[in-house]
Amino acid sequence: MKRSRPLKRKLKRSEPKRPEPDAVDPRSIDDDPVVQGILTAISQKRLKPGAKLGEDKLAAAFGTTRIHIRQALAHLAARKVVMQIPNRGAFVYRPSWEEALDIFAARRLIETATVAAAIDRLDKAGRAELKAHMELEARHDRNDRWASLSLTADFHILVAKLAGNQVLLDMSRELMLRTSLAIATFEQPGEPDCSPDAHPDIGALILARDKAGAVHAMRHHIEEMEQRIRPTEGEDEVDELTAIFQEIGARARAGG
Amino acid sequence: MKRSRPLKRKLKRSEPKRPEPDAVDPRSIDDDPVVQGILTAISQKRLKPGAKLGEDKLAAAFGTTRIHIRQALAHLAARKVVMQIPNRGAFVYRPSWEEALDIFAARRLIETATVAAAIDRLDKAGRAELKAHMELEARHDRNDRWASLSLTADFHILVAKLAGNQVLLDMSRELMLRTSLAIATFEQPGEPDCSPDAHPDIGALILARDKAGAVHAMRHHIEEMEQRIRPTEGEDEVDELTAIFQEIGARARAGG
DNA sequence: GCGCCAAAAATTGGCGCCAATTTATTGTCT
DNA sequence: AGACAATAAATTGGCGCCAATTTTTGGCGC
Repeated sequence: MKRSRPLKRKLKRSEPKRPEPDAVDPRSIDDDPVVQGILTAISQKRLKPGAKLGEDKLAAAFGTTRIHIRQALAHLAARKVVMQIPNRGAFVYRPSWEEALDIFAARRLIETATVAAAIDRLDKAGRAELKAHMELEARHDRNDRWASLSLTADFHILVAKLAGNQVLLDMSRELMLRTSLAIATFEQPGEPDCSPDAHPDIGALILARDKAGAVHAMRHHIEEMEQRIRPTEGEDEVDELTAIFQEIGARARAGG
Repeated sequence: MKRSRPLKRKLKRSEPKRPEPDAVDPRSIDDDPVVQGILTAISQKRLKPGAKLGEDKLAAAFGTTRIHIRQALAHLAARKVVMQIPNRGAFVYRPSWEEALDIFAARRLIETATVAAAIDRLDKAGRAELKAHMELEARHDRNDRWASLSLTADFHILVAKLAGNQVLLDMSRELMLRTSLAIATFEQPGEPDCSPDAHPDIGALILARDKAGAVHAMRHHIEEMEQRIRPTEGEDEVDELTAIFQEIGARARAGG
């Protein structure tokens, strides 16, 4: 095909063979309005696990086309936020009970280590940011459920940010989202997401550089969250029955 | 067709309003041949960071259509394995230097905690699995570079599996893939991926239930890997050329 | 009335085509 | 000769259409 020019020093005109992906347009599909919309709707619990995400509906709702929606859904399916079933469509992901437990266990493992790392590298700017958030959380409007949810998630995000690791931060974001799916799936109705003073306590311990204390408080906080979910007791008999029957029906129809 | 049993409980006929996504076809796009193919090609370092992934080429290579490829690429882009740039196409993800460091730091943090958890819940079956893998690794063919790569990755995967947390396991898989991208991007040529006896050492410490020792060995092992990369000093020319040739090779292999 | 079978409506899956943009090649000027 | 500019080729992006499957609706027999 082409020539492989002996290298002189610089790369001349026949060089643009390599596209240099780093150097350009870092814009990804992450900030797609559809993806962001579904994500915030889920984290605000306005979309419940198992909810159908029809392509036409979404296209109409976001004022875009079906192709765009499908890309967004594929993206979200890769992040385990939605579940795609062939010929059935996309649904808000509903973790199994075991998966929910695993999510909490993973958070326990990761966030305890994260908070320790955050204390290690805590600097003036981090202190200020943490204080600012704690103050914000202290006097937020507890009646605004959606704002509350955002704030409580933001605290954990902030701790992950203080650890100074973008990869870890992204993983924590992911886990937080899946946590909210787990809670939405298995929570007892009517309880708040977090005990009100857990975050101030942890924040104070971080500011005091009390590593052992902060780690312990974080673990306790996550365990407390975990205590709030139950494996669909009581009324899920019906739920399980419907699932079983529907599965039998689907199998019979499909397998013939 | 054999039909379903008579169900007497609830569930009248106008009830199936809710589709129950849990109960059906857990088959996801994860085991799509295109996704798996690109993934293994990357983990075997046959696809190098920055390589162009043209839709037509891939469609021809996998014997499928462009639409299918686009879904697979969207999936991989969400997992940060490929990078999609509008109107330019998809490329094998090339982490920045900072991101590479973050990946190693995240692995240090997560895998040390993982190995501790693995020791805590180590049982007979886990022991056997670990021993089997160590034996396999002990007498593998070191000339088969691809098999070697698979084996070394499998050790870390196995440790994550022993921890008994599917979510953590998936995250570790993800991190391992991104590690191989980081190494492929910034490695010095000609060095092996792992020091040969790191894995046996760690395995022995796990079997001995020496938690502190295993954690330390794991941290050291990851730090050793991290030491092997350098921030593209000076030899950009060479790097560019290799990239060019690799891309030409990939093109030849894919399109013919 | 209840549950099963058949037809209809709605939804997803997939392909081809064409426009928009980028990339490679060629020509021209300094 | 080297660099810039215009043209040509290749690639991605997007829309419409139609087939395949599923979900709903209606009808029949017990």
